[in-house]
Amino acid sequence: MTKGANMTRHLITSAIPYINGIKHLGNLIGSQLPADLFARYQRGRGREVLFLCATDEHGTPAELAAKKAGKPVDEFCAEMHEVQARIAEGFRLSFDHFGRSSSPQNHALTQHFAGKLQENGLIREVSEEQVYSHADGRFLPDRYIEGTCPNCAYDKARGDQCENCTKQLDPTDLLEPRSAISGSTDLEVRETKHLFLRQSTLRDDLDAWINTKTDWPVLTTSIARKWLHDGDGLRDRGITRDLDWGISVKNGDQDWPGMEGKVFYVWFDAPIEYIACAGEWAEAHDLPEADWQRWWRTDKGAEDVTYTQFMGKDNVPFHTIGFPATILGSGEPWKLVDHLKSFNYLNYDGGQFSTSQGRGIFMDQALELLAPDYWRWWLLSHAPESSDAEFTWSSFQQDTNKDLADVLGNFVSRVTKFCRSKFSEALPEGGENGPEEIALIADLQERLGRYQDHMEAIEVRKAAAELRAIWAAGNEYLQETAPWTTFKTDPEKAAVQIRLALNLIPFYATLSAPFIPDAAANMHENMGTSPEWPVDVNAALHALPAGHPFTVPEVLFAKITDESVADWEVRFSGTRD
RNA sequence: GGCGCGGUAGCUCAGUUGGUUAGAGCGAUCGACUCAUAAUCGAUAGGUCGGGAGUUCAAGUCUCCCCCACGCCA
Repeated sequence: MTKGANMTRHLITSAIPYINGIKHLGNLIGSQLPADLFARYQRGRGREVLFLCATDEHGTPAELAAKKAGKPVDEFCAEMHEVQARIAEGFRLSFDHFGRSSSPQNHALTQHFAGKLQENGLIREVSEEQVYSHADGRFLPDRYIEGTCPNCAYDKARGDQCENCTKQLDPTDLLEPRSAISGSTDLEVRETKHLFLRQSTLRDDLDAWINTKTDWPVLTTSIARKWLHDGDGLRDRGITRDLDWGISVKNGDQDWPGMEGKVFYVWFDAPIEYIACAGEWAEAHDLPEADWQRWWRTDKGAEDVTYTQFMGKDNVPFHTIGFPATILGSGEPWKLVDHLKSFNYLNYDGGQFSTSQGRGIFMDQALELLAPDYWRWWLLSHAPESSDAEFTWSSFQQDTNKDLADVLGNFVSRVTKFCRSKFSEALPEGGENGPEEIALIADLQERLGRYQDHMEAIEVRKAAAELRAIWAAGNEYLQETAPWTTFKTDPEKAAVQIRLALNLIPFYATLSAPFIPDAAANMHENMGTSPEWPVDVNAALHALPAGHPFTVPEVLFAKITDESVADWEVRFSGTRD
């Protein structure tokens, strides 16, 4: 690993998944998986990377999920964090640290930011009326109050809207209101105070900042501009809630008079976890504070850091407006995002994946069916970059069988087995490159350049297509030169051909590792090689000399059978739990 | 209802600042090969680029109107 002083360091974060359950494949391809692809690629190029992710643990849904599970919320979150961490490992997500938004670091940092914002005059107090439930011992958000609609008499209308007649409601409009949590009718309206972040005064700063991002996708900037300019423009945002579970409202390390018993809103503290997570990473590795600050503070060494965020499109406003407002408002030199890669949604067989409805394939289930490389390859090569994409079982089967088993896996198989049967389990000797070899090398040099360009630009689908073409080039070369024929008349020429083909295996392994890390590791192991990013393709394809031993690998990718697919289609046609 | 993103070969999608015969992968058809996971390689496929009008020497690529799908919002 080189760490050249002139080289960019890459800070990479994936949107942090919420704690209340296991995520589905749509969530995976929307942030964590492409972030991992980019992190692995940059590491592969020898660049210094800090790749962070965490669980987002605060808020009402976590409390309710814990209650449903019959566990204290902190215990529930700790368990779910472990579950998500194990699944992330299962998909080979190579986080340098998988943190928790409930960490002490995030508590301290969130309170620090709130204090700075207050100091800079960007916080105001607002009095609101909210419904308090005696039985639940808590304030109820609008969605957690049910009652009879005064408009249509529907008896399950929610505090914000009646689903039956669509009329907008205030909780106080409901007849016979009750708690959606306990059903209790022992409710009262109380006045409560909350802190608002005065984002409106930061609008011009945010607008100017967004305008510098000319290389961002339209999807991203249009969402940000909408929030900045639509209607009355950017609105101030409540950053506190009347809950127990969360980060206590404090002004730095001082108490905040009037805010006792309140916590910060989950959307305020969650993005700050991106920073806090670096602190958790440092602590986990016994590193001093300076080691994580050099990633995040431009006054402490982060000038050469490129920061890239990955997220689904629903998260764009919070990353282009909410979080930057916190950072800009603090007046401190924290790193702002440089590249923001957002994804559309992946649909499942004509509908949406849905966590709440249990529709689609969830990450734990996917790993029970197949090794992670299958999912990684299909999801990444179909990443919903320009518009929503669709998962169907037949496409999944067809594409993975063709690309992984037939094009790549079979290439490795045919080359190693041919060499073993005609020569030995070592690279054969003799001969020199002819025009076909020179042409292949030149072609691959060009393709390598294109592949790198797409990876640098995080054009995931295009990178996958180029990688596939690089695999196919090996098959084209074999078909054209036909070593099985040349062997009969000119064994030395066949030796040249098969030596080159065998050298392609580690070359492919290194380039493919960001997409299919397990298969890449297998390929290297069988060839007795280790990953080294190719610069000069000619040199890379002569790295293994004649006489270098190898092992014929087991089938790299077994095909997905029609029977399996038929079985899975049925099994996943309904909903989970 | 308002706003946003889309509507390109059977399927999944590419198509920079408008410019020669609109591209790729898969599927399909035909052919080649036999080293290999019945794998591979090559060739072929005539899609009015959602519909209409306009700007222009020239529009899938700009403007306006309409239709359809999806999403967000009040």
